[in-house]
Amino acid sequence: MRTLTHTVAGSTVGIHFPERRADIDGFRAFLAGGDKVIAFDTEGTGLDVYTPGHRLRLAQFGNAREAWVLRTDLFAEEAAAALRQPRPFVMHNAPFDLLTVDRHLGVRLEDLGPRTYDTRVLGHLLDPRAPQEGGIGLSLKPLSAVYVDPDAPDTQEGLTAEFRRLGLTKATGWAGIPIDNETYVRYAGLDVILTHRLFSELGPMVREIGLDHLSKFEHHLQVLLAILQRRGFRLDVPYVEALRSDLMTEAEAFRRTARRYGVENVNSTAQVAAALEAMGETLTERTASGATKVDKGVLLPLADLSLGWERLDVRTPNPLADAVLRSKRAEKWATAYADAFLMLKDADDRLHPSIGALQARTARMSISRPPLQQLPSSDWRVRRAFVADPGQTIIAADYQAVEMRVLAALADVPKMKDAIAAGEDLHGFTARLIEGDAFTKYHRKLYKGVGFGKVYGGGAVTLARQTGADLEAVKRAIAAYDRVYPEIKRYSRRLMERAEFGRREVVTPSGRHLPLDRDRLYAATNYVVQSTARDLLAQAIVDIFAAGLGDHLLLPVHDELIAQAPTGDAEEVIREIGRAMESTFYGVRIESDPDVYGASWGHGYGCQVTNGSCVIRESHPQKWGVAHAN
DNA sequence: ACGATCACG
DNA sequence: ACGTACGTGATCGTG
Repeated sequence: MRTLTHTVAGSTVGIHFPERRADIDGFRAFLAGGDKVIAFDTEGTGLDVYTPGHRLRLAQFGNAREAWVLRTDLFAEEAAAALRQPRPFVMHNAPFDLLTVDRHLGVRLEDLGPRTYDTRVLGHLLDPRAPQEGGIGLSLKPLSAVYVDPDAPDTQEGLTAEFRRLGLTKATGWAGIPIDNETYVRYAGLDVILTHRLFSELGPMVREIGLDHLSKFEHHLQVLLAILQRRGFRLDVPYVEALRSDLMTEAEAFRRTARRYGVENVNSTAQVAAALEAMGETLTERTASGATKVDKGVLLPLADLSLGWERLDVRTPNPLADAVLRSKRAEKWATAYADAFLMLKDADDRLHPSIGALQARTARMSISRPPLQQLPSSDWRVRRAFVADPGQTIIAADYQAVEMRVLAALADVPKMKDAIAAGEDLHGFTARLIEGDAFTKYHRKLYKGVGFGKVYGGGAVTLARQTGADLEAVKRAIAAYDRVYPEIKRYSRRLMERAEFGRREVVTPSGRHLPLDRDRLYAATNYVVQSTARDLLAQAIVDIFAAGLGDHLLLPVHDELIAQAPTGDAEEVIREIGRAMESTFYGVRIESDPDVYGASWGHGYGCQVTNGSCVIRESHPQKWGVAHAN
């Protein structure tokens, strides 16, 4: 057996690396040593646990003073047996390791998950900010540097350097580094020692600020979301391959057009700006750093297209602007979506995106590899790639105007609460309240925009720019809005004052503390509203599992849940899921809309059924009717 | 590494 | 006194 030593916070720690059977006695003695909680971590060949060829290489156990780094090619059963002991473990970013051992060691998520603590969750509850936002961040290294040892090694960075020294890269290093490389073993061991020490610090801090209850909730929730990640979502591979090929062809055709106007690379904003100006267009908008702006907002009007890509018929379309827009969109969809889907699929053609249960500063969830919360919604072609399991149908339920309802509840806005209770369309109600019975669609859109402005903390100028409405009209609308709903402004001011004179944070109804930036106190309202809406969906997920409906769930998307059910039961199941999502929050009904989509996710976005499936080469309309036209 | 861009709620 | 659009993930070009 090899043993390495290291210094952590002034004391010497040992890292044991068993090489033969007999060395395992020491590991067993360690397990029997009376530690209440043992830290655990894994090292594998990459981040994507479900892609073919992924392997687990190391399984590490440790306490504050020693680590045991087990090679899983030799000691997989020993590691699995240790994890199956009915005792608590602590991990940093537990869902990743839980899914890894579920897949590779046969230690079930349902068994280990409920007795696992996660130092990342504790770190988020104490301060959710990323380093760029003035926080510590949620990685093991910075948290350890603050709470354990300022000189704690950056094991990730150290390993990257070792990869380079060996002629490996970040992409090849995790699989290619020799399993007994000293730096690799040392850092693998240090990670569990740091995690254990971090837990000893953060656990009591979370308890002291009264967040044990929230911590328990988040630990439970993230295991449920890990179950969704393990389940994955079935991919229609032949469809994606055809889609990819079509998009690539489309992108190439428009790139050729752009080249005729002197643009070699449509992704170069400098080239596009220069070529457009050479064609006689005047470009006035600038980016934050002073470059000429040529984003979608600038190019669409030049191509005589609305924000929804419909012909405006107000000018002669600029063919270069049109070609740049179309080639970039086709290329983005081909690479960011179709390619990524094919890269990340498992051997059974399923995708297992990483679901961050507690991610954003507001605790919003995120989905990555691939980013399934960000698929195009104005066109069904990308979502069509995801299909229900055989015999099942895709279903979904989304909250109706959840952020406005949360705002009405928290700010206690009587007129809004009455309108919600009466089942009124909220934006139409506001339009009638201000403009009288003669209000028009334009008014509804205007006041809907003002409502969003309230939720986001935006002002008249931004709102006018976003909606394209006249600035003076927007100013008048905001003033009228404040007259009929004075409680919203009062609520926002109160939050800002409290943040200015007390702690610079807002506290949500769930007890979550959200730090505010010194010069952006106005974001307080948005943080509480966004975070509370997230907590409502999180509670719904917990309730759906408790009601025995968890097997149906596929994905959370901010204010909706995507699921599947046997085709004959689809309507009934989504009604039940929808009911489980509903609640009364501060006297305000939080309601959901259940919907049966069809064979694919795209069927909820206007995919036309032809012989039982959507056909990508068919032309499709720009608008999908009322269901998603808001 | 960072800015610009674009996809979503 | 006034006004401030919120939160993500991913790719690409540039230096």
